[in-house]
Amino acid sequence: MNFQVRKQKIIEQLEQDGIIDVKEIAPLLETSEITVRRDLAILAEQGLLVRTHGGAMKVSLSQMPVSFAQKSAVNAEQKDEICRKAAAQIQEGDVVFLDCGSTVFRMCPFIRNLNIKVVTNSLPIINELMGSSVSLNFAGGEIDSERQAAHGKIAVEHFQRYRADKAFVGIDGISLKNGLSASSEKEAEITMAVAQNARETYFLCDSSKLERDRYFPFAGIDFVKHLITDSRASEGLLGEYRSRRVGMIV
Amino acid sequence: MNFQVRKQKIIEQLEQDGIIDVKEIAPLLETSEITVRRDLAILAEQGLLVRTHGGAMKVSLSQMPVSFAQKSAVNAEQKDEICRKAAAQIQEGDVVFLDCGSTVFRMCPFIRNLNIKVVTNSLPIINELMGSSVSLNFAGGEIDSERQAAHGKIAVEHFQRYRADKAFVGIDGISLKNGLSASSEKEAEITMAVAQNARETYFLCDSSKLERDRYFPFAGIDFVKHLITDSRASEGLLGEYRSRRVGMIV
DNA sequence: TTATAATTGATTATTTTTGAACAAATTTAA
DNA sequence: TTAAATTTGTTCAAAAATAATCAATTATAA
Repeated sequence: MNFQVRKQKIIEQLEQDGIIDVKEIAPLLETSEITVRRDLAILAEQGLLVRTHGGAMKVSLSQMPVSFAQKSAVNAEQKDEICRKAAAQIQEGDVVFLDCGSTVFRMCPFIRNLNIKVVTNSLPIINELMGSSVSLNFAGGEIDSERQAAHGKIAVEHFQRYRADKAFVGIDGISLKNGLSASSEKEAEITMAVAQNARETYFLCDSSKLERDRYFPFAGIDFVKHLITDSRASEGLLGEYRSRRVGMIV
Repeated sequence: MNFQVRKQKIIEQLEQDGIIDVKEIAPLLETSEITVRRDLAILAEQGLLVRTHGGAMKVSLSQMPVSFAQKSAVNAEQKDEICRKAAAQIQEGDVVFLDCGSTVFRMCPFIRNLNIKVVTNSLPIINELMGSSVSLNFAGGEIDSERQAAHGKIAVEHFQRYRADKAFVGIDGISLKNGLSASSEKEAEITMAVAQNARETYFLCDSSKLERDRYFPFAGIDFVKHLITDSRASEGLLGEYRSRRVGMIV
């Protein structure tokens, strides 16, 4: 039995049971355990399954409960650097919009002792700032359980009812050519509502996302007045952005 | 059974019951208690649960301020009895308003597998039902950190935008003479908004609160069409309520 | 055919996971 | 409050799984 056939059978079994065991499947494939392991390593590399100690499991099962906390831990150091700078822009008494991105979420520890008013559509932010000195206002509407945030018409209208001194928005992609882009229309919708009803909008974006486009472009680069990024961004790039009148805070 | 599978089962159980016990779950996972503890430690590290002495609990439960958790535990048995009956009134496909009381909160386990739409101003309810089969809609507005809920004009207007099949409202006090009464105006305001925009409103009230008045009366007894209470309520009292055309569900 | 490359299996060393024992800490009961 | 019981952290050893290395087999191409 060659690799292709074994691959077939492994995937098949995985679809059926969700998990497989090296010891169990080796005789079924008429091969040794070490070969099975090698097969699994290859399939894991291709993203077709997730290795476990002693076997493998379906991708969907392994990723099921990815907590917000974990997502927010990706590139944690850069994000903290950005968030410290973002928080420094806020003054006591400000009314602040915060969007629902994982970067913005990390601003919480830096602002929880300020006497400000926060309007947000992010449940993790509300939970995090509950009981702090920040006065909270949640933008209601349909809840997206994946992003743990409200979205849609109602949420947009909620932001439009208020005027904020400052808004802080995480962005998925930005480039000189195509401006701002998002991974979903819903995100873009909220971003625009937030930005248009704040006196100053600060876009947060770690350096890895500079000059990267997402599938849904929704605003030109001229729309961006303040961009906060981390110190890993190249000097040349920063200069180019500045020449387009983007205020860079690095 | 390897770690990945155990992790699955632990999270599953946690979603279902809210808490788990090391002693109870160890045999279910076909492993020793020490291994379960190690698993829990890892999952706690990842923020997927919160460790307790002897087991673990859902993050959402632990984040509740003491006041709410304690309140929700007072008269727990009666409240569960009431909530089971309340949940039995709900049908698949219903749009349901839930208010922010600690009694109503306890309905969550009984409805999390229903295909319904829930509109609420309670953060604990949102956190509890997140990821369930219930479609969620949060009534936004100013957040009251003590009650962990939105209140005020915006929240009221939010409820007014929708029409629900059923509303479930906890009440602090009710009496034949003075009707419904609340401990605060804000609560009464939300209660009225919810009740007036639902086809049927069910008032939840454990028997200890019958014939007890609070400082702010806000609606006559005629306003109450359905009252759900526990079996400790005296027969005579129930009869009196029924004679005032209050539909009693005991 | 012969040389080369790819695949497989066996062996051994290393890593990971698990369970047991016991002291320390925490909770519960008196 | 103190004493008893429970739970936990820590250390160590056993077991299981894996990676690494090398030899054997099979397939491929000149």
